[in-house]
Amino acid sequence: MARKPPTKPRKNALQERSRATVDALVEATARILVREGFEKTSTNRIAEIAGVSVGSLYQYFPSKEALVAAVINRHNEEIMGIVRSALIEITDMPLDKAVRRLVTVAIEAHRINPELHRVLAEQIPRAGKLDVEAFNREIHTLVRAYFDGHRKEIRKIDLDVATFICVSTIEAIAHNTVLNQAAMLSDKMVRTLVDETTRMVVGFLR
Amino acid sequence: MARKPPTKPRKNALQERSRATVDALVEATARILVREGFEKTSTNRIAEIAGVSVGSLYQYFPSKEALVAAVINRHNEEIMGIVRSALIEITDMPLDKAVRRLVTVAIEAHRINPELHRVLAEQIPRAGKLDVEAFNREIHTLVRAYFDGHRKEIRKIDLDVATFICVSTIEAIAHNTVLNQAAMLSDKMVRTLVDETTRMVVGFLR
DNA sequence: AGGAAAAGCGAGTGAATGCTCGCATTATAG
DNA sequence: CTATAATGCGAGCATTCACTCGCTTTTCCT
Repeated sequence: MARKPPTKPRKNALQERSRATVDALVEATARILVREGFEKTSTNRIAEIAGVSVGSLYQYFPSKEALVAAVINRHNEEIMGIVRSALIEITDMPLDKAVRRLVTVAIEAHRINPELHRVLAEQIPRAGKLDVEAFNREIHTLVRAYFDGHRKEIRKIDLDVATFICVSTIEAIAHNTVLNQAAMLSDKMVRTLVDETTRMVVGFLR
Repeated sequence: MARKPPTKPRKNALQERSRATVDALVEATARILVREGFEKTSTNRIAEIAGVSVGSLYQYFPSKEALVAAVINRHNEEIMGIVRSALIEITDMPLDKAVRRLVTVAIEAHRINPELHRVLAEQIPRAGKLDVEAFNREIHTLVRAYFDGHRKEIRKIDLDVATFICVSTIEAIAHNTVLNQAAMLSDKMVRTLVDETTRMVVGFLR
């Protein structure tokens, strides 16, 4: 029964220290992406920084893209964790409180790892694109569900259009605030931006 | 007087057909960026598509980045042309009409060459970044100037904050509308989005 | 016409990089 | 203890690609 020659098709199966290897590789990739940019991120360098060999790298990741995709997913999961729990939190809150919370959370999420976020947002070469779409759709669905549950507080308007506009707006303001205005980010400024953005969105919805 | 050996330090001096060569190179770069993505955009391929030799390419552009930067600038200039004239147009218009025009123009601008816009927005590796910042600042300044001239129609609010929020919002909605919703872009939908976005921004300002 | 400069050419070079493959080391099972 | 699998290694291969250089062709000027 020599059915399975020692063929390890590469990539799956993690049992012990190999978990650490995989983690080290993903972490190293993130670090290099931030510190050197996507262009300088080579597999040899990733392996070097992770303290493993290129060979080991290719045992768990079939390509450089797979590695970058892993970093993107990890980052997106962090963000989605925050966003999901926020949306649970606000389920029964009135519109103005809820929107304020969403705006705050959006900024917090962007502040998790701004440098990484910037690189991922600006230099994605191809991979992970589908996953990002999926996350966007999930956010849209969750926000829409909240709106739907609070119809009475909202004027007559197509909920998909309203969701699209609100999500785009909040995301953009959070993004630009954290990434383009890093300097002028006093707490007072942030509070002003949250106040004003909330005002705009709430005013729009009702 | 052998002062000037046939040294042509590369890059400047365009007099006749060379202009056509330069144009062909920029155009070819844009085409390849759109059709193959940044990763596959090599100088040899650019020269091939442009119908010139690599040598000629390097007579006018000192590096691949210079070529990409030229494409970015050309595209940005197209957009800024539209935006600038819109801002002149609206100078004396009332707030609601003016905002509506701005929203419409933003979408129009994104529709000039959506594919190229996407590649430039998503895959910029480094170059052109400074120029993009400059354009953003110019837009901010122009919009702020309009707001300043129409203070009476606007509630008491820091004009920089208001401008930041409005510009971010309009840009994001236009961007997402054209790039992520390309499918569902009936004229009716666009009109709805323009209406609602205008309503939100105007409601916010006064 | 004739000479010089501008424009154009494209095979070739050198460096970077993604990835493989045969082997060494470590862990697990019987 | 020994066999077997899992994990790890890293020199090197193959390829790609930005860019150079010596040369030819075209244009301009007198």
